[in-house]
Amino acid sequence: MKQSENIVNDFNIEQFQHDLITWFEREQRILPWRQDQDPYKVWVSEIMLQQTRVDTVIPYFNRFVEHFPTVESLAHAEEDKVLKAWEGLGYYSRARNLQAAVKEVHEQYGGKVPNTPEEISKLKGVGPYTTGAILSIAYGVPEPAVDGNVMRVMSRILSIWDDIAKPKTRKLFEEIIRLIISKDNPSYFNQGLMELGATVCTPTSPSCLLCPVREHCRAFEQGVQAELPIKSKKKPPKPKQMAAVVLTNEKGEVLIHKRPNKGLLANLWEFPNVEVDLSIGSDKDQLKAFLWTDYRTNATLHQQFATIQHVFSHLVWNIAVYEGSIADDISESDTRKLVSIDELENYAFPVSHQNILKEYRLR
DNA sequence: TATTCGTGGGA
DNA sequence: TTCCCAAGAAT
Repeated sequence: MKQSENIVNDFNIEQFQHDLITWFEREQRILPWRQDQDPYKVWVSEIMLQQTRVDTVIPYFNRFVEHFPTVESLAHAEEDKVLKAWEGLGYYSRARNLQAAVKEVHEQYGGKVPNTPEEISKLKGVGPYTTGAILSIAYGVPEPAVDGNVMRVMSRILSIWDDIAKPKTRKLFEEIIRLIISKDNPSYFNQGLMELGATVCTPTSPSCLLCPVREHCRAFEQGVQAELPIKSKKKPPKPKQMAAVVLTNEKGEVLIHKRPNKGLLANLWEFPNVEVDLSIGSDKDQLKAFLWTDYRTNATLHQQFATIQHVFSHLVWNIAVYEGSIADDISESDTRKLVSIDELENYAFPVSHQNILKEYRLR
């Protein structure tokens, strides 16, 4: 017998489905993406919600669907506009992958979001979770949508002690959900599990006394709900020393640079900056050398006016920020522009460089 | 499989 | 303050 079948053996599936779904019908939060089942809007919401809290997503979602209400409108939008709408939300590849996938849907599927696992999961940025979420919520197809909530909730309910940080564990939960998902209402079943994880079966101090499926919960029965799920820790981010400059010409325009189209903060704009090694020399000298090699400009660097720390998931930037001026001309290009201070708001910056601009205005 | 991809909020 | 995280996917 498979592990998943063994785990679900003796579990009252039908009663659990009923208790979960009726609770969700009764208690679900009113959220912008729950106003209808438009597959495009379900899709957008699911991409935004990846690794991101509901309260953070709400204003972004509302603005995004206002700017880009349909598959066609997003397919035809300029990427810079899409990134600007995503500015501050993080994981910016989500935005570019979403637009690439929407173009695919526009061109290959006549603008209609496909409704099979095979077709949906081929779209850029759409993995196993999002495939199941779109299929179940928008089309009522009984596919598992296993996210962090589902793994936490089900590890408690079924007393599963596998490490949910391991990729293999997600597959176990997918097998389990396939065995217990409601065929009548897969949308509310999947959403109910996630809603339960977000509002009741929380990571710390779950509200078991308010739980609609408490009588199904093996962890509660054994009093071990606080010990589940098992989740191994991630390694701490590594620090990087950076130097950046707000560089102005005689007209008061500021030099900005577009990041490469791959990797960290891809295709976002930034102030000229470079990683420095303080054991070699001063950050100011290394910044000046960088401006010469990369921009062929002989800049004059003035005083450092800020130090900015920015924490990512896997690294920490410590940025020394200088004020500078250029006397000679710099040729502009697609990735290099001289912009007046007021025009900067039209470009998408990572939060770290938004903070550089804030400090510059306050200096 | 483990690492790379952001950000802001909460314990 | 420090840590962990929150509706994951790509590589």
